[in-house]
Amino acid sequence: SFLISERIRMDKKDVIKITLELIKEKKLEKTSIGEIVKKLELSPGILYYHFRNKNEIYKETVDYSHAKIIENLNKVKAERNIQSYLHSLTRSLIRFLEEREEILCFLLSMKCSYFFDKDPESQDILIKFKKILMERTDSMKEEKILLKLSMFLGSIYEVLYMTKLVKKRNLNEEEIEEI
Amino acid sequence: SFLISERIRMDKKDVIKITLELIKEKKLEKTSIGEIVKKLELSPGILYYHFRNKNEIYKETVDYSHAKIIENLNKVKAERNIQSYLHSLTRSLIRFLEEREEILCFLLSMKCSYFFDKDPESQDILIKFKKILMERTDSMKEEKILLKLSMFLGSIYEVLYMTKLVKKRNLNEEEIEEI
DNA sequence: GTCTATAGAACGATAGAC
DNA sequence: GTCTATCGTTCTATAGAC
Repeated sequence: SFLISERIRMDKKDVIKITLELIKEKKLEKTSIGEIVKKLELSPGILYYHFRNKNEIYKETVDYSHAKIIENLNKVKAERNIQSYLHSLTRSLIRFLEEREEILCFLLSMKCSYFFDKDPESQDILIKFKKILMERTDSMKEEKILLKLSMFLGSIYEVLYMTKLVKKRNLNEEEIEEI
Repeated sequence: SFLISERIRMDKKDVIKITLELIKEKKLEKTSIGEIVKKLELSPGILYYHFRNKNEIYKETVDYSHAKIIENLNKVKAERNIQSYLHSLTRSLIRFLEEREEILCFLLSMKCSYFFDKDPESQDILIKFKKILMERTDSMKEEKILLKLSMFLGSIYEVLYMTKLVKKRNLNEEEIEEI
């Protein structure tokens, strides 16, 4: 009875973390409810008690990932010089995604599947990035900023995909400078 | 008997084209052998006579897509001025991917699934792009060029993803200029 | 709230007739 | 070379006991 009172209830965070791990190891198509509960040593039933369906698990995992990224970006000390502030933010984002490879893998996977029918308004972390920028530069049109940010994020994802996931190495300082 | 002699054999190209169409409409996870043969009005058996398995279908579709992109890029008239040549290549690539939305969708999907375990040497169209560039600029290190090309392609894919697939519109000339 | 058991569908792939 | 029929597996999701 002691052991039973030890585990109080299922934790949604555990499901999210296992989901991230699984997609890093096995890619999206091979990741299933069955795999998740096997790793968690839980029953399938309990998952459907806490989540409506598989998509809701992914949705919450996306939210978790974005929250973690934003959290990390907010740690970067704001600087007066907009150039060096952007520089710090970029380095921080890259290093974070390299360290949390499972988040990188997951977000890349999501982009190309479940997210094809996403709400155009909820442009994930782009919005937050924009906010940081808008407070400091009002010279550009909003559309233009979004375009530039898209390009910026796209190039970071692509470079990380190439180096971290394909070539399996981190970027060196020189390369970050280049970016 | 006339009708029978009409259809001589199954065409691999048809399979590839249907695969592209399906992934554009239904995203990757929902695309199956069953869906492909249903659309083609063929039997499942015949697919496995011409392809070893499902992955081989995807592989050949990737090759087809890359070939089409390269073919399109080769149409661009080479210019003396490297800047304006790159400009023309970029515009051509963007317009091509916008027009052949199914290729854009498919390549984005592939990137995040089957391609996680791809050969680092076969960096798809990056290689070809590099070749075009290398002939004209020998000032940069090869590594550096690849890094820049990654960023370049990544930003194009991301922008097209945002505008064409999420917002469902084409880029205007002003935006291409910006890129 | 968590379990076991299983329904019900879809999947990849194969065997064998023609 | 193409078909039909189907095997064996795996999947999402649910029902019902505790």
